[in-house]
Amino acid sequence: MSKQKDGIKASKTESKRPLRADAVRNEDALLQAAKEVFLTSGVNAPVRDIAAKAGVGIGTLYRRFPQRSDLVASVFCREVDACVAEAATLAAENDPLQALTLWLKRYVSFLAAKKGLAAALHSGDPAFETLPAYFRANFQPALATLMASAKESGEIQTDIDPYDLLRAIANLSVTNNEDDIQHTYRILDLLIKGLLFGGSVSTAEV
Amino acid sequence: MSKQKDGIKASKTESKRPLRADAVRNEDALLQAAKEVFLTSGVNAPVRDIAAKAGVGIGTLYRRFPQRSDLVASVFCREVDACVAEAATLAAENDPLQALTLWLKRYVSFLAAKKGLAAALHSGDPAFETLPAYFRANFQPALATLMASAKESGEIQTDIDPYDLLRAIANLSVTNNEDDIQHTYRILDLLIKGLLFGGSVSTAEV
DNA sequence: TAGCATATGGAGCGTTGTTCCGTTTGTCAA
DNA sequence: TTGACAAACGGAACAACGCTCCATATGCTA
Repeated sequence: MSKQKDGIKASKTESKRPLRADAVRNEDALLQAAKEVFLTSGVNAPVRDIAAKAGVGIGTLYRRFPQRSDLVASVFCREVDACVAEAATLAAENDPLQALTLWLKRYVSFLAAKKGLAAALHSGDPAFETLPAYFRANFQPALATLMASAKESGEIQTDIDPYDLLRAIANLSVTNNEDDIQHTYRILDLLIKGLLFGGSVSTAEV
Repeated sequence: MSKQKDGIKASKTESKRPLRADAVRNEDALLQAAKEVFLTSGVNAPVRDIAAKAGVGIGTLYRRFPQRSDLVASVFCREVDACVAEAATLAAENDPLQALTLWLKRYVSFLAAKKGLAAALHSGDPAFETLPAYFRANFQPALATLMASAKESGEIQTDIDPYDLLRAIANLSVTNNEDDIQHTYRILDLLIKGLLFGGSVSTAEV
């Protein structure tokens, strides 16, 4: 019940000393291992499993991530970053509408991999409180850019808020069945066709 | 990783022998204690705390609720029942529109008390899988009855599905701030006014 | 009242998140 | 290259958890 940790996440301006080489290597290995373990065993997988898979001791894990939830949050942010980064890649290699379409599917698969995590997000753990903001702050501009390009090139015509679209798709993706991702893809196609002519999207969920 | 339990929940037709008096007393004490502990310490409170508050041993708790989640599920169902039962009470003591209004507020306060539980519901634990169905099966008829009465008496005029209304209000209630229940009440008033003239409700959530 | 199935309670087991500290290792000045 | 020290490591150990087990106690029926 004692929780007076600083929690400051090393802002970029801060620079006491550079991390040692083995430290960055291990941090990377931990994040990679955690991502895989979470995927196979769920977010509640024991930290020991993650440390073992990363080939480091538990002490090392806790040095970098003082609490279990910090590790979960870091993995989440990392995957958000990866998904967002792909928007630029896709935009560079495809025409606007195709880039938008491909990225939305990428976004759906991102959501699909976050099944167990969604429950943890609402668990009240303070380590997760900033994640929704991080989610929005990164995804909204990414989608906004893709949509703007497609609109400029005249391929789509809509005034829908990118964030509304992100939320709508997120709601679509909360299907209990695991392989219903194909169903989500089909609905997504409908949404994209909808974008071609403008309009709005409304959703409901319990 | 071993989970081959029967899980059959003693259907009403089954009647080997009546429970012993102390058994029913303890079961009731456990459910009451669990409800209170969950409210103050969250759904993740240790079972030992609950057993202590109920004044029984842990063995007794586990005899009635073989798994922690069974206790959580039972508390949930019990509170659903209580809320549903109140619909009939309110209908008997008030005119239809007032009964409907009062019950919807009661429903909001029910939702407000389920904050931590919402996260557990999506945790994938099989003990929780039947709860959404239980939720709907009990709440929908209750609200449908109240709405039908108010419609017959000409006080409201709408063709909205009771379940849609339940879901919409549930979405409204997922506010992070704890005392935002007043805000929810205000929106609820709007919804009720909306019922007076018919229409539909659409919601969105991340 | 006797007898027995039913119910009880809590020590104890295995697993978890987390701490602690003796040991190892990367880095940098000399 | 080497010495020295802060940084990083690893894992035994601790506390708290969910859950099991069984000797004991107790409510019911005959």
